[in-house]
Amino acid sequence: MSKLSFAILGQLMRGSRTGYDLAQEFRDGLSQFWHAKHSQIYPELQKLKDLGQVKVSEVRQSSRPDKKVYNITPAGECALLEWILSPLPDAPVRSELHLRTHSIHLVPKDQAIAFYKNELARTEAEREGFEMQLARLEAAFSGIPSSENEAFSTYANLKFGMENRRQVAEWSRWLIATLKA
Amino acid sequence: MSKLSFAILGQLMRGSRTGYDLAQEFRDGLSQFWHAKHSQIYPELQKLKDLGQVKVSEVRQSSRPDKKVYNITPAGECALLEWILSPLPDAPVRSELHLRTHSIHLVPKDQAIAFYKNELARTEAEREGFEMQLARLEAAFSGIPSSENEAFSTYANLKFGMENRRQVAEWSRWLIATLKA
DNA sequence: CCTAACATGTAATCGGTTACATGATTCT
DNA sequence: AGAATCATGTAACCGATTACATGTTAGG
Repeated sequence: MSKLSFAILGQLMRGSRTGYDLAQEFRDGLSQFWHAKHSQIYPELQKLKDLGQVKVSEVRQSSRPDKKVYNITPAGECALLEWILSPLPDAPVRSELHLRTHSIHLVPKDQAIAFYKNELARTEAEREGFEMQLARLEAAFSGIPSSENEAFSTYANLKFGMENRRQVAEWSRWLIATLKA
Repeated sequence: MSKLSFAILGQLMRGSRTGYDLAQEFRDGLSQFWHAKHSQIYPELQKLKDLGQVKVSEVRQSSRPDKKVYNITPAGECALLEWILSPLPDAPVRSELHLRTHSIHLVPKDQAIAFYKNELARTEAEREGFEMQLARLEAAFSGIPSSENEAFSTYANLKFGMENRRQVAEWSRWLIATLKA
């Protein structure tokens, strides 16, 4: 079973969803750590259904087109729980930013500075986004959600995102300053 | 042209290399930010040759099997320089660690703690590796290499790697402490 | 009427991994 | 003789993206 399968099961553990719902979530919130398009999600849901990890119910709608609502099965739940803490394979890293940085000595300094200033602005914007989401979660739960709550998992990842953007921003600032010197 | 092409051109800007040399580098040092196996590298070198971005010379050896040595051409150099500062597309992120963290509220606390302690140890080991490489570079150049030197690019990426592992480690420690509480 | 959002699929292609395949040379 | 390293390739498969394809409902 692929990582996408577990990504979907993880979402279905939080409640019923259609393929369309999942596609939206993978485009927005989840995009911090996982990505998928509808063209990958629909076939994957079929596979999960064939494996008995999810079940589907067709829902007639009058105000919207009909839809297929997916739910996780006990078997799916079991597979998900087993996967979460299983040994984590070390994934190959691929960062285009650092691939470019690896050749940064070849380009004119002023242009390099402009490039990283642009990246810095992007990173700061992302960090602010995470900070706002974190603040909203903290407000809703009057602090850190308890670790049995699904909001805790969300909180932990948002916190990571925020700290990570801070680190990237600091490195960018160091690089800009060093190129200027 | 693919990112791998530019990754290869970037290495060839640092000197002549065989496909075998490149495969070693992508497995070891470059693995911090890019990855490739020989099965991908050999065909890619063919493509680059057909595009006139690299040239090849066959070298007869007596103490080793014969080999094909690749060099970047002026056209390849031009393509590389143009790519380095071109607009950076935002790449889809996929982190299995954070995909799992997204469902961490589902598993027993003590097992989760053990899992992240293990990750923490990995991360610390990686950070120490980067720190040692950084220290060696600093010693060799009596400080930070100048920004026109290829060692500067290497230095910048090593510094990023070190700071990044520090950030990941700090987050892991926070997560472990919070799960314990 | 037209556009946007809802909703679900398939096909072609691409980048990357795993496995298959071969052979030279050195060192133990 | 056998293992390790050097050296170069191909083929099958898989995960993911882009493009193709279709149809509904709501709202301006």
